[in-house]
Amino acid sequence: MLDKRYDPHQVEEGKYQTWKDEGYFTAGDTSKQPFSLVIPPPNVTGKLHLGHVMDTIPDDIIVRYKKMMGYDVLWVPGMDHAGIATQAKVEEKLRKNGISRYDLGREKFLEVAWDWKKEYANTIHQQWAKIGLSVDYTRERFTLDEGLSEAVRKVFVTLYEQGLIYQGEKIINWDPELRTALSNVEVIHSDDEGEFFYFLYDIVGTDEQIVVATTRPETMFGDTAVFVNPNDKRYGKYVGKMVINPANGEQIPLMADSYVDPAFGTGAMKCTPAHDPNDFALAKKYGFPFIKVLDESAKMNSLAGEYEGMDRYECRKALVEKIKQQGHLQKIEKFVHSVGHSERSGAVVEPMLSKQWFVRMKPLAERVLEQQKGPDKVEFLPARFEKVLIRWMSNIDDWCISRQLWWGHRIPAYYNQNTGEIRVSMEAPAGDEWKQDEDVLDTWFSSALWPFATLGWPHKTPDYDRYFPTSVLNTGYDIIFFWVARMVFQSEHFTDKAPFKTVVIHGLIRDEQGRKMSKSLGNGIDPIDVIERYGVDALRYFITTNSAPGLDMRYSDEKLQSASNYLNKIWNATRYVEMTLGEGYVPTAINKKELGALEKFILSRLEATIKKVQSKMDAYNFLAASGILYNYVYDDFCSFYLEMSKVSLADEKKEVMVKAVLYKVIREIILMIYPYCPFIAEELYLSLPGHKKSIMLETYPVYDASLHSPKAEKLGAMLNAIISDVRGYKASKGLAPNASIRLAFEGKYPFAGIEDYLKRFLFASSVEQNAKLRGDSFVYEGATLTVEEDVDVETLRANLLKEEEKLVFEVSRSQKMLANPGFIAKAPKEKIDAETEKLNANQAKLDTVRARLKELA
RNA sequence: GGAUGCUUAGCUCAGCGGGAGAGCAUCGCCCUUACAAGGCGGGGGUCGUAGGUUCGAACCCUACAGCAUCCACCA
Repeated sequence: MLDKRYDPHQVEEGKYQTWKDEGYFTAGDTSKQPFSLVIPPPNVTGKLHLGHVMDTIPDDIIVRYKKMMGYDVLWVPGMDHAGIATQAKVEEKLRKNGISRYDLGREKFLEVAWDWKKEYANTIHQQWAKIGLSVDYTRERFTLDEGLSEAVRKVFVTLYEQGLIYQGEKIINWDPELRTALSNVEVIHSDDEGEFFYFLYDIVGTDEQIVVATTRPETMFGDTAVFVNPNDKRYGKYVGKMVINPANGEQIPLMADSYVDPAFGTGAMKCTPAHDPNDFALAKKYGFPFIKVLDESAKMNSLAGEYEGMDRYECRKALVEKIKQQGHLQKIEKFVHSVGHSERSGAVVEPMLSKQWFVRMKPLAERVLEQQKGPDKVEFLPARFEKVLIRWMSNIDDWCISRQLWWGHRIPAYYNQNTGEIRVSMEAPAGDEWKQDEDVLDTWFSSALWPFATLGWPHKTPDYDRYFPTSVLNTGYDIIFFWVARMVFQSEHFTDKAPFKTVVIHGLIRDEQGRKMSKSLGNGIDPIDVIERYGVDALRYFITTNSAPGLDMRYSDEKLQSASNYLNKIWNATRYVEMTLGEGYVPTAINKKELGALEKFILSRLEATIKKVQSKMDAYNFLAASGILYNYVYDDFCSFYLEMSKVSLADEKKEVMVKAVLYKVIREIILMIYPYCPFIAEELYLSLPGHKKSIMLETYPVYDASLHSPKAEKLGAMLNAIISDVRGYKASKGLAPNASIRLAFEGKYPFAGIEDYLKRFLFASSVEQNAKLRGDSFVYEGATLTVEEDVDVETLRANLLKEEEKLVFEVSRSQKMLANPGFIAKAPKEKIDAETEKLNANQAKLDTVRARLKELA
């Protein structure tokens, strides 16, 4: 017998381990259709947060649902080495002990990093268990394991040979704190307040000056020219002359190019080819040299003269002061402009000329754009997110993939120390003279291969054949560029297939005030704390049923409480059913011929619910699916049928039939809630008679059209309406809910036995047919119910008039619609029929009400 | 500069072409043997504004406003 109260911790205890030990998570039943997905691999940087819960719980729901639907489901788990992120964490840990990575050296540092990985992988495993992920551990992968590494090398070498990977010197984003290059998507732009410095440049051979504005005075040591717009009348006469760079006194040319916007600043712009992408392009056009003035820590180099060794900002300050004293500073303005920050370190990113490895994106992106036009495209849910991918792919720059880090896949390029020759190959060339490139690859380079590399690619393994392409991927909109886009192009290039059929995009979880959860705000929520308070199932339910697909949601204690209450409701409904069934109950099949009106009702509603829930589940719309089930559980089952069954059970003849119905309904409710809340579902399932070893071996309820009857639903709905009306009547009269009343039906009863239900639920002392009672009447289709109460005639008349007014409104509304030629001509037939039926029913009710009013007069 | 989303009950959010919904909060009545973390009943919304399309608009279109997010540029 179940406890009176649902205790999530007691329920969760031990279940996961049992499922795992029984092998329920392991895929491979080849008698079934395959269905596969890969986990968005969490970074081994720390504990899981709510974002990971959002990434994985929808997947888990899909996996558990699809298994019940008869698929052989493979969910591949794994983790990401997360190059920069993990290295930053490890370095931070070392720094606390006063050690830098350079003190340790590459090899020792990697040992520390691997220890770190082991520790956090362990934590993550525990958390996966805690939240109940049904991942196939026999196929777990890590982005740095041998298989993935081989795939990475294969991809690198192949793209190199195809001319799609190249080494080049370009302006890249440099993180001076972590001392590595970054890709464009790893740079976060924010509008920062800065200063705009207006400097006076002497024009050689004249006694005139030109004002040049800049936000980056410290880069002036690398300037090669000043540019103006060729149509700018102010400066036309000076073009071709030399001007004096006030930072170092050197002469640089004043030139004209249409790139310059005359309306911006002073219309004169300094050109720093090695520290600005636009200037770089100009310099290439005019053949200027590229002069670097910053080192890898963003400190000034020797070209800065007296400022050598200074931090870029110190130098800026000192240099501006010097120029000011020399009389070449016109003014300083406050200036808000977008500044790039490193996603990981937060440092202001330095655009810098650097030799790096790049992926040539155009051809790869074009392939994706082409495929998205055809039948083999990746389907996005919600569909609008496809546009995000398309736009990004359409305007893509080459991808800088080399990182000056140690934790990651080392680039398979080898340099001959004697000849300078470069070789890119799967294995190191023979001979001591070959030295491997020191850099590693962007962590997303390996993540991009995740869906196929985890299944064995580049080898043709049975798993790869059976489970690739995967069926669905679930992830947040914030990593469409980082991950989704890159998986798509790598997959299409290397396997000729999209990596997944469908991408389900979810929003982000925010705090209760709607702010992004972040470390700096300290508003992050630890899922483990939530589980402590409400249980895993409540967390799972909350996270998947509280926002529309693709939209952000707020964390809410209130909603978790509500989820927990819902589970308690199901728990207690099950408890009631089990108490009713009694010890040793043996489930019996439903005998359709013996069903009573209410049983037909609740079963019909059940079938309707199964059908709707399934269609929403198939569309991965968990909010909608859960809402439909929720309404069924509360309104149809708990509030209505369950209560009614207490009356039915008083009749011995009905006992077998009612028990069979209660059993079927509660069992199927449990099966439907199971993908969301597997722990409580397993507990309840196992407490039911006639269960298998685990709910994980069950199949999903199957829609049975023979039990789906709109007519049966109508009768139940009428009884429901009667109860609600009479209860409302009592409340409006100030009567206690249990005040005794008498009821009379005009005409025949809507269904046999309705008296017993009415007596019980409305505290009716008698229910009679065609008895003359004085009191309010309620009119239903085919039946009129009169409630006798001690009310005066005036109140009675007032109530009837109110009812009449309501019905007149309803009737005239229907009449107007039906009299509207446009409606008749253009509305679908079902709408017209429904409206006609409504009109007739209301008209009949109205007639009855008027007849009663006449009697009273 | 470009794009996207949001604006619905006091709060948090669903609904997105045929009569305004949920949770929480609020008010009233109930400890009725599944559940008081409960039950029953009630109050509360001209669905951001203005136009348009349609027989019919919270829902489609167009403008506008506010909020949020993304991309690009920023000397």
